[in-house]
Amino acid sequence: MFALVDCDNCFVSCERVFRPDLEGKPVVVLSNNDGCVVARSNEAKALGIKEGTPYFKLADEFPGVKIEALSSNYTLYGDMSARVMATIRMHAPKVEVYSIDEAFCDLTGMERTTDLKLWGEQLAARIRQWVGMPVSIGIGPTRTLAKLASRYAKLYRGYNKCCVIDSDEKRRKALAGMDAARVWGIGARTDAKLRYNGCRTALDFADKPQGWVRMLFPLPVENTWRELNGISCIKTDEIAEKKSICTSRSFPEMVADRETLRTHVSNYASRCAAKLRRQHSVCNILTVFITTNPFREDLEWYSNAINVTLGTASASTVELVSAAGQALDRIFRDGLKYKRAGVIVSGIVPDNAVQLDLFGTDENTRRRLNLVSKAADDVNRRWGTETVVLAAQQYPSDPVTGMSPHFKDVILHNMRTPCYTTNLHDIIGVSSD
DNA sequence: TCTGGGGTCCTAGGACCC
DNA sequence: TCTGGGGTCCTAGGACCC
Repeated sequence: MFALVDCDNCFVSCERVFRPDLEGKPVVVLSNNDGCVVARSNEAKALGIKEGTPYFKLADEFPGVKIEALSSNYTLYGDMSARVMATIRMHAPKVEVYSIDEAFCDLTGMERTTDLKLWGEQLAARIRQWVGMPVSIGIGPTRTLAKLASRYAKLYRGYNKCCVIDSDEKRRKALAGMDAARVWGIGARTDAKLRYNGCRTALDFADKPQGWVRMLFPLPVENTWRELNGISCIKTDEIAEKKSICTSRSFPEMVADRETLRTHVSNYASRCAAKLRRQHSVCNILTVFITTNPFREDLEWYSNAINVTLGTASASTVELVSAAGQALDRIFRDGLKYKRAGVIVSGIVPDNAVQLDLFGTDENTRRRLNLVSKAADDVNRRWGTETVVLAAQQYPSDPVTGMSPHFKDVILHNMRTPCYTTNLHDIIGVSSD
């Protein structure tokens, strides 16, 4: 048996722990630059606010409705997530963190000795009490069925935060009451094809013969079919090293100037290098992409990307920033207004298995570059991210303040709450009056 | 005016080999 | 007139997830 522990409206719930005044109100959390709705409270969902709605459209679509909007605070969400996961680990033998707000538990062997329904209810209550996070738990013989069960736990209070599918009768009942589109692994395309073939509910799909599924759909869909029929075959790998790493941003204002764009791209490359080092990896390939605003039909649209192959695999900030700058020059076009840029690193291998190149960076230089990266990582760990950066990452100084802003300062987040749990200056004050 | 960011896996088709 | 048979590797794009 597997359990899925899923935080309820995760980002909104994180905020509400420190802002109890937001309980019972429609609350949304926005993406970077306060662009789109990425999380909604139940009240916001009930109003009909869709995920992905541009924030600026909310006022038009819901005139006169008071909607609490917050900028995203990923430092807070990451820390709250870590607390939830730590609590789960204390109560389950094998935990696979699947995303910032979900974890699977492999309960193999527990079903004989434990009342799983009670176990789930107690775990949910404990996470709520210790962390303040409401969670819903689904339990079933496959991960897909556990996920489906967690939806029922969210949907109906009667389950007391935990729904268990542990018999064929319960399985069929759960599948019959769920649209196929809601099933993990069934997206819009597959759902359209299923409907065309007469399958509306998850049960319609699960009851089709396996040969039919195999003939019409790719392998992942067939695996989902197996899982719905109680045959576990989808794994989630925990703590696997990433095979590609991307850092990208949209800009609050469009960027026409090559040097500003270069500074942005330098920062993204630097972030990718730091992420690589954190997982003890190096990359062979670096990709830079830039795009203009796809929503502006009055302006010329341009989007391009280019790969650079590194002579020797690297996670050096100096080397990656340099490669990114050269790549940018090959795709940059003058006279356009850019809206978004990013850096992707791939061809990732462990940093202790680097294939050297006869004509690449020599051993001595590599050693020195690694020392520079390590020194910067040490300083930044102690004094805060990006305390030390390359000159290429600095934006021109502000003529009034003389300050040189970098990376973290160029994204809009006008409604951001404090970092209550990770910054001593932001710690919450309590008055005894 | 204003529209996010980060991943994975599979598959078909091209280019190449004998 | 008539155009084989069997492989591998790589990549772009699709589909999906959060």
